[in-house]
Amino acid sequence: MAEHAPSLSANHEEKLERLLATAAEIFAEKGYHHASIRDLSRRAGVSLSGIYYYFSSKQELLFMIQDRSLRTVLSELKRKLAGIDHPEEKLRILIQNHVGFFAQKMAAMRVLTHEYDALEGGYRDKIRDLRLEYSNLCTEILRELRRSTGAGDVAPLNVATSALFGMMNSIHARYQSGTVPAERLAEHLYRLFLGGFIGHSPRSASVGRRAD
Amino acid sequence: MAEHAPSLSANHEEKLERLLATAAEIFAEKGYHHASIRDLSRRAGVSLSGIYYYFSSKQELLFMIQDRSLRTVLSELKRKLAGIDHPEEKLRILIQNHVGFFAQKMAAMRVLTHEYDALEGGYRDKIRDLRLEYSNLCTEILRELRRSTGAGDVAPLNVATSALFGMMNSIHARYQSGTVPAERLAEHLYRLFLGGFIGHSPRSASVGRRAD
DNA sequence: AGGTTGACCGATCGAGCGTTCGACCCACCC
DNA sequence: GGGTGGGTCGAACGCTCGATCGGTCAACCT
Repeated sequence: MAEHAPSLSANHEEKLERLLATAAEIFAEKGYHHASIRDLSRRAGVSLSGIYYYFSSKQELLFMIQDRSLRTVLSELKRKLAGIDHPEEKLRILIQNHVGFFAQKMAAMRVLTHEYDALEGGYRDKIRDLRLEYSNLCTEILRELRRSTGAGDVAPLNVATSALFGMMNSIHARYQSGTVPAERLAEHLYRLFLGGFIGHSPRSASVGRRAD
Repeated sequence: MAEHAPSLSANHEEKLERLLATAAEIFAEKGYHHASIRDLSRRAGVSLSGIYYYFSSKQELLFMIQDRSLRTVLSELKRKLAGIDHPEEKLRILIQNHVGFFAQKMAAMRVLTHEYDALEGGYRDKIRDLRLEYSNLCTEILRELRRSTGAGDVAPLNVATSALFGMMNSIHARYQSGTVPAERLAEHLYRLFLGGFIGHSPRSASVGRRAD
């Protein structure tokens, strides 16, 4: 009232957000193609055509879920990385951030990792670019890490990056039934990956070399 | 002709196999729910109703693809593991076997890893059991490995198993465009995982409790 | 009061889906 | 020749889906 107009706009945005969250749940449960707008309509208590007031198509709905999740993960990560120098710490932050979002927004993250192929045309291109940016950021951290530790290349950087994301994303199955807190899980994955990436002479036992 | 009857039966089995392979391609490309029997009918050059002479339903088609792939991977793995004593060698064989199948039967393996959720009822149960057997076999190897190297637990065994499968399955994206031969890729993943799993104990304080 | 607009709905359309059914073809056996 | 059964097909059924369209109704503006 006092302000320009955002009171109505805020309601709109709020409901849109609620619809997105509900849609993410349904997509996560049944998969994009198997889920119907009618499912969303029922669970959200909105008429079928009412959905189309907020989204122009089912594709756009899927896109917005993935776009928002990915942007949030990325911007949060960049914020946390600001001012950090040690590559090891950067890697730890990346893993904590990623795993943390899985624990916090499981449905949306599951849609993000499972339904990329369901995107079409321009929507797919935009998400592809964001994923690439995320992936490149990770690869750069690994490059720094390898340089600073003077480790040989156990694996090419792109393979290592791909493996790391594979590890992190595999936890959705593990997490659902597990009561392991996210920070602990992230710490496990951090050690698991870091140890392998830095590498150590396979045959010689080399115990207790460095302390961080 | 000279033999009993298997000439007809062999033709049958042959065509069934061809249909399975073609269906795997389509499922891998478009996803199970998005792919239609009509797609398969067109690409295989068989009439729509002709498909139903070989398969009783779309679900059974999906099940047979996953069942055959998983059984082949598992039995090949067991065969290769026979007579091997060193846990490190066992792990290497497991990874080589898994990655090798991805390179060899990419479409079917992609369906196996991507379309588990698309299975329903009894079909899902059967595949779940096979996956569990595979996963348990892996966990046992990791348990031996940890015992024989005297390494502390960097991560609980179930987390490590899950991470390993996540790593291995993530390569389908990497492999499609890559020209890296499968054995090389497997070797990279082997080193990457082994180094982290054995760990080089930064401070050895053994964070986690024992995993059962 | 009259007009405009944002928010929402019921009814419906056209398309595509998995599956079924009855009919054909043809190689084989009596 | 007549029958039998494996293999194949065209046409159709019943259903669900994403999307559209005209209408309603309260809130606001003038």
